[in-house]
Amino acid sequence: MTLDGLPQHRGGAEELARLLARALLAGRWQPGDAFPRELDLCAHFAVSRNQVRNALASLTATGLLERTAGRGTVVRAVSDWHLLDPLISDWMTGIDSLDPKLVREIFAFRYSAEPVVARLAAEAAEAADLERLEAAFRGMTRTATDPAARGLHAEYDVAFHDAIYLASHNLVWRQMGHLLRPSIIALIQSSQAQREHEGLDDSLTRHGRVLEAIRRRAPAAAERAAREVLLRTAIDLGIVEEAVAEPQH
Amino acid sequence: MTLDGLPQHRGGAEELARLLARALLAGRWQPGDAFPRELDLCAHFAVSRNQVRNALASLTATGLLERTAGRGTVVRAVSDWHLLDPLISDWMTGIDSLDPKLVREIFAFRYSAEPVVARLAAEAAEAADLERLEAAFRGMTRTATDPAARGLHAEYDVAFHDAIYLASHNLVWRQMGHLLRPSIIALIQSSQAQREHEGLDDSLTRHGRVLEAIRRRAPAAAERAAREVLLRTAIDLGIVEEAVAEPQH
DNA sequence: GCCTATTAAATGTCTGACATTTTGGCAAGC
DNA sequence: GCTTGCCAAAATGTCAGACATTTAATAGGC
Repeated sequence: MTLDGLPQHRGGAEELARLLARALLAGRWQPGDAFPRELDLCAHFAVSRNQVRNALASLTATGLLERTAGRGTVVRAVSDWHLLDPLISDWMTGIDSLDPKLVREIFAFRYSAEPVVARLAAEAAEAADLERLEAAFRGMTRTATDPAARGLHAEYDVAFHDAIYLASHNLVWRQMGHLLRPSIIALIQSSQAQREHEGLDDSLTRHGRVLEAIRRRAPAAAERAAREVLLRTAIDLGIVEEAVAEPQH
Repeated sequence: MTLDGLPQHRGGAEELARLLARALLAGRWQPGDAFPRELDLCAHFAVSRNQVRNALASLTATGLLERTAGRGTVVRAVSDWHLLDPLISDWMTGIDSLDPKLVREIFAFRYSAEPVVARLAAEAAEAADLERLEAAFRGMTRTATDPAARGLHAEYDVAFHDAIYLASHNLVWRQMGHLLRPSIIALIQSSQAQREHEGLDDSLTRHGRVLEAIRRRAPAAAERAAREVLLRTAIDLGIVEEAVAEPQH
């Protein structure tokens, strides 16, 4: 696999890393494939070997590549990627051709985790957390009807869910807010046309119920409401069956 | 804060990174403190500037340090550490003076997450997963009574819980097995003397119930059993109150 | 007193040479 | 024919030194 067709870049090892990472995430190389050698990358992008090595170091640290002296650089399997690394999340956002299997895996995780986080949030939320949640919800409401503000609406959506993780007041859960952005963006892009009419209103009221439950400090209700928010998408992705009627957990 | 008292090292940027990271994780510097300059590190450890820069790059990538040209290197707040990065978990294992607050946070996460993971495992486990679980459980049983094999017992304990995450068959959950090792080791070290007599037998039967529930493909039972395994420690750490009698979730 | 150059100090970058590891081929020897 | 050993090629890893860039403090001019 060659380097043809990759976009230009304007300097900086970070941008080079981002560029290569997005090509990897988009599936341009298969696991086990050999990755181009350092000197070829230097030549192709007209950068110093330092830049290339720094960029490759990032890709190695996130589990995308494996390098061994003498042999070369090979692409690692998806199961080895550090999906929880903020760098990976950053690189993933906005990739149009993200592997649907990957989106499904990440959403399956969210569907299992976020209800629990909402429960914790209802137990631990303080004034500042409620303020964040309400601000994000107001933003979602304001941008719900305007089809031109879809990108902004997605940002508020991300902010809302991130606020839930923040409100859990747990160091580990808080870091998973990073995982949300690519997931939410991808889902919105893929399901934007499906139910343009009924979807948004419905989604908004469900989000509102989560906020309400957290404000009331009602853990069980928050857990249920959070599951309701994700349920529709979970059904669409085949993560749960349609018939599930809240099986008393 | 100087570098006095840090152990020697035998070469390799990885080991230097590990050394510095463990000093950071042990609280040798406070958040906001200035970290030694590159050239000082070179002089102190008698290594090239390349080695130092590579080591510092790792610490920066994991959120332990923040570097800016011209100003220098400063230590970041604990809330900025990438606790989910495998490197961090690796560095954390075996630190004697790990911040108790950090242990508590990580265990609180486990207490909220692991029951859900056990549920998923009961739904998705296959033959290989059961084999892993049973092998780890056999190892725990075999090393339970021998006080000399405490280290080995801890390894089997880690393997058992990791097997649960693996059995969930979710890419994201699977990566959190890394988080277990330091958590389990630290807990065993701190609670080894507390209930030497009654603890091990009890813990063993509870682990057995998780295994049994997953084998029976009983999600609700698996979730309950996993919570039971962690409950005793959760009470000790003050994460839940003693009175909790399985409040129907 | 405030603004502006200058300087010092730190991290960032480039370059070329060299070291190390891995792989494969080739040839001698049993 | 098969193994063994050695050498060469190719890749990543390391080093050393000079230079660039950014930041903050400082001295000077008005």
